[in-house]
Amino acid sequence: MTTGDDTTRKRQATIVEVADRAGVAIGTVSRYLNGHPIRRGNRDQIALAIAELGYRRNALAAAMKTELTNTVGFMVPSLSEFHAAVLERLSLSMRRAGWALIAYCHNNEPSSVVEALDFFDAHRVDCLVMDGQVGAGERVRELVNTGMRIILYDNDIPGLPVDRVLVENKAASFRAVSHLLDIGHTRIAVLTGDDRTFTGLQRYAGYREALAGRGIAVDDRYVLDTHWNENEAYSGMLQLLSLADPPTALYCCNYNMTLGALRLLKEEGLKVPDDLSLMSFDDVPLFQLHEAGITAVAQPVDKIAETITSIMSSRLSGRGAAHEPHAITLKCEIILRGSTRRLLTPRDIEQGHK
Amino acid sequence: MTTGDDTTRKRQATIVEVADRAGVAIGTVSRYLNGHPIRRGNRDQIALAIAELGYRRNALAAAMKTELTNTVGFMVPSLSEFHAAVLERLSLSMRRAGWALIAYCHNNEPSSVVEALDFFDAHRVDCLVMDGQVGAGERVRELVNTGMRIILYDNDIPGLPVDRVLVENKAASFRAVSHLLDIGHTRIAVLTGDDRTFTGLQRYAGYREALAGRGIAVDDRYVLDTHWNENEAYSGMLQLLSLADPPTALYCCNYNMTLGALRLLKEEGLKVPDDLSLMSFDDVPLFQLHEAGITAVAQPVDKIAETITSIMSSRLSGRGAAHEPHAITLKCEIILRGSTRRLLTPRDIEQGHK
DNA sequence: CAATTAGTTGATAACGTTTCAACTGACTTG
DNA sequence: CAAGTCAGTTGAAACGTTATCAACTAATTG
Repeated sequence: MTTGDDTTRKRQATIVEVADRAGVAIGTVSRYLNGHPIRRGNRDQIALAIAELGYRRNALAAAMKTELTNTVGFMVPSLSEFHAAVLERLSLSMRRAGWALIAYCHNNEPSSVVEALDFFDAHRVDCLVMDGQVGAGERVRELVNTGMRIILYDNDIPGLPVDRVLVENKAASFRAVSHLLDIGHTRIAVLTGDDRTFTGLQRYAGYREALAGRGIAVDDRYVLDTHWNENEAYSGMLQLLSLADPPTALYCCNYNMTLGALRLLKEEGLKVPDDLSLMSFDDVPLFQLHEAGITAVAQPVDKIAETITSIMSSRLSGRGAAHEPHAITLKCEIILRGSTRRLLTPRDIEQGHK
Repeated sequence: MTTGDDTTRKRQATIVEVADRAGVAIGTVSRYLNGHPIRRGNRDQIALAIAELGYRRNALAAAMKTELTNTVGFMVPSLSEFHAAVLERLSLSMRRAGWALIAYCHNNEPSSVVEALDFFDAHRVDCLVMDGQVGAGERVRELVNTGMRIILYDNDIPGLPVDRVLVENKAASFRAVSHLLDIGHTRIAVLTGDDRTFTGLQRYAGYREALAGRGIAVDDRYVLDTHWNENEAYSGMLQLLSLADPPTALYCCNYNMTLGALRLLKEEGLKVPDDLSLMSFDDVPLFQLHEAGITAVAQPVDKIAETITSIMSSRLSGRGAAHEPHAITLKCEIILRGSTRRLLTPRDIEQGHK
C-alpha cells in the first residue's frame, strides 16, 4: 500500500559501484569519465558497468573537489525584451563553452538582489553576470573581495574592479537626440530611466549634451524620470501633452517606456509621427511592423553575449592571467524608421525657398 | 610580480573554522545555520565567528547530504515572448518558494536537448520544468525512471507519467477559428507549428474541427506547416497570396509566425484587416498598439507559472504523497482587437437590408 | 533532594567525487 | 639483458556539509 512518497528517489549508482563492477579502482573510473586515457580493456569494462548500472555522474560531488560548478549566475531586473534577448543569446554561447545559466529576476527589489547574490555565492557559480545594480554595490564589493568572478553588463557600477561589457549609452543617446535636432525639433521631451542606475544617468547625459551642443537649454518640464516603467511613462505622457507648448518629439530611454508612451498616444488618438516624433532606446521586432515604423537605438545583443562569454572563458581558463579588469564598450546602431519626422520650422521653409 | 592567475580564489572559511572560533562543535554550527534552536550564548558566538571569518555557506556540500539543491531546471526551445514571459513569472514564484532556475535554450536541436537533460541530471536539479520536446521522449523516460521529477508545460509528451501543466490548445484554437467563421470568413489559412509537437498538432486540430463544425472542407492549399518559424511564415505568406483565390483570413499558431506574416504583409503594402483578417496565437504587449490591434489568443502565463510552482512544492514537500501525475489544463482568452473584421458576403448584405 | 524530563551538544560517519604520490608492467635502448 | 622510461593504475586522503545518537545539562517534579 505504501508506495513511498514523492520525495524518495531511487538510489543512484555511484562511481564506487561502477569501479567494483568493472574491477578497477575508483580513480580509473574517474579518469575515464573525464576523458583521460584508459587502457582498452578497462575502458570497455567501465563502459559496460556504467550502462548496466545506469550510472549518472554527480556533478555536485565533483564540484566540491574541482571548485568548478559549470554554472554561471545571471541576474537581471526583469526579462522584458532586452534582457530576455541577452539571456537567450548568452545561454547559447555559454552552452557552447560548457556552462549553464542560473537566471534570477530581482524586479529591482533590493532584498531580492541580496537574496540572489547570496544564492549564487552559496552555490559557488563560476561567474556571475549581472546588469549592475547600484543598490547592491556594497554586497557586490564583498563578493569580489572573496574572489567571486563578476561580469557587469550594460549597466555599470563605477569603481568596482570587475570586467564590464557596456554599451555606448551616452554616445548613442547623443546621436539619437542629435538626429531629432537635425530634423528640426527643439522641444524634445525625454522619459528617463531610474536616475540611480548608471544606464539611466548616461542616457540622460547624452540627451543633455546633444541639446547643449546646439545651445538649447534643457527645459525641466520636458524631462520626466519615469523609472524605466511602462505605467509611469503612460502618466508622464499625459502630463507632457497637457503643457501649453507640448514637445514635438519624444525620446524614450527604454522599451517599456516606449510601450507606455505609445499606449497613451493611441488612446488619445494621436499619431506618430504626425503629432509627435518618437525615438526609442531598445529595438524590438515589432517596431518595424508599427504602422510608421519606430525609430530605435538597437543594442548589439549578440555581441554583448559573445563578449561576456569570451571574457568569462579567458578568466576561467587562466589565460591572460591576473590582468586588469576589461571594460569593453560596444557600439549601438540607430535604426531610422518612420516615427521620426522632420519638423517644418520657419527656417526650414526659408531654406527650402533658397 | 606573480599576482597569481584569475582562477585562484581566496580560500573560503568553512564550518569547521567557524566552530573552532566559536568554541562549539560543527554540528552546532550546522544547526545554527539551518535555523534549529541554539543556546543563547552559543548563538552569539557563532554569529560573531561567521562575521569575523566572512564565512559563506557551501550549498554544494550541503546538497550532497540532503539530496536537495534548491535548483530547478528550465528547458525551452527559445526565449522569444511566450517562454520568456513564463520564465520571468516562474523565476518569481519559484524564488518565493526557495528555488532558483537553471535555464537552457535548446533551439530545437536534438543534441542540445540531450545535453541539457544530462546537465540537469548530473547537477541533480530538484525538478525539471520543460516544454515537452517530442524528440527527447526516450531520454526523458529514462530520467523519470531513475526518479527525476519532471513537470511538462504547455507542450505535452503523451504517455509519460509526469505532471503536466497544459493549455487548452485545441479548444482555444477552435474558438479562435470559429470566431473567424462567425464573422463570415470561409477561406481561412493557417500557419501551423511543427507537426511533431503536441502543441502544433493540437492547435491545428482545433482549426480543422472548427471548419468541420461548419461543414467546410479543409483546403490543403491554405494549410502551411511553417514550423513555428518567422522566416518560413514570411515565405509561406508569399505563397498564399499568390493563389488565385487567396484567403480572407489568417490564423497564425504562434507569435513568431505572426511576426513573419505581418512583415510580408507590410512589405506588400497589404493592410490588416482590410486586405486580410489576422488571428494570432500568443499575445504580446505590442499587439494592442498595432494600428488596428491584433486579435490574439492569450495564454495564462501567470497561472502557468503559479501552477507549476505549486505542483513542484507539493511534490517536493511530500504532501499528497505518491499520487497520480497531475494533468492540469488552463484556459486561454481570446482578446478581440481590430485585426479581425467581418467579411461582407452576399448573405450579410442581404441580411443587412432586411 | 533524588528522579525524571526536555533540550542541547559533541564526535563521527557518511555523501560521491577528484587528486596525488606511489606503484606496476610493458616497452625501449644501448 | 639490465637499466631506464613511461603510460596506466591504485588506494587513500581530501572537499564541506548534514545526520545520528549517545552523552551531557538544566529545569521540573514528587
